[in-house]
Amino acid sequence: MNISDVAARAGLPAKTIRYYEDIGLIKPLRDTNGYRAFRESDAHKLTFLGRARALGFTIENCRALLALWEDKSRASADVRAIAADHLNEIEVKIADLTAMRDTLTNLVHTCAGNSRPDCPILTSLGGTEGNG
Amino acid sequence: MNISDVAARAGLPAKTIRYYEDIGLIKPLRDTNGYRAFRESDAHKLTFLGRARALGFTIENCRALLALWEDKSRASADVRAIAADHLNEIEVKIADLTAMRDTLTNLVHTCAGNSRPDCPILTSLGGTEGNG
DNA sequence: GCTTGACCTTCCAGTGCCGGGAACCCCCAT
DNA sequence: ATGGGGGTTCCCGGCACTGGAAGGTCAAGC
Repeated sequence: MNISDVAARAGLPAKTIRYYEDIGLIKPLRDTNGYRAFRESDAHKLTFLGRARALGFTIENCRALLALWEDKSRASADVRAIAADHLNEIEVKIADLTAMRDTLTNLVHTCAGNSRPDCPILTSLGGTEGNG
Repeated sequence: MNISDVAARAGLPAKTIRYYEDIGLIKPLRDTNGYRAFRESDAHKLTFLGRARALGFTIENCRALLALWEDKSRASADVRAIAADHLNEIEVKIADLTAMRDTLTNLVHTCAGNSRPDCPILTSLGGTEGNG
């Protein structure tokens, strides 16, 4: 399999796959012409990586998960720990974004959005006093 | 005012303030010794920037908002448009993260998290078949 | 006057995760 | 021979900083 075939199968850009090889996530063989020669196992790994990335795991977490995936004697607790940590981080991000959203929603609703300069958004950003 | 004073007032690291000067968000004066000499107006701008960044606005949006803030003849509609766009992006991010969270929550709950290798998290990432 | 230490300066490199594009090679069809 | 569509490497850019090195400046203490 050439890179574009495996890219289509894994749903990843070829650039990303080259990058993943660069950082050692996959190690495809090489044809005599220098082209990468992907095995089925490489395609499976890339699919795995694509799904893990889509769930927001960092590359380093993906590396760890991939290693556990390949380790038949893994403990599922190790996998779950990584996922649970990541879940926590996501929840923190959601909380941060939700706070931003609430503030912004208020501001956007209180701003007339017309041709006059009075704007509670700028007033809020500008500090307790007016602006300077 | 030296950089550490204004940093304390705006709640931003000195590094960040130098960076903001680099990219033209602020233009502090210079003392004869080469130190940056911040005016009150610089401190106000930095406070503004800190708050806008805390709401997740990109630097370029901050630049635009700052320009509007300084423009006494602005239309509040322009401010609101920027804020509303940003709000949309935040809502998209929240939706993405929420989907990730829901998937992860399910996976984490269905994984026993013990010393045995069976793991629905890996099964889910690994594709329809087992792994290879 | 000299040292100490906190503060300031500039510049360079790195972060995470690729995307864009140059410059070049390889292979197949015409 | 030529054209087009693969592939390859390499380097830069982008977001918004952050860390660190190497060195100038200032106020205080001895």
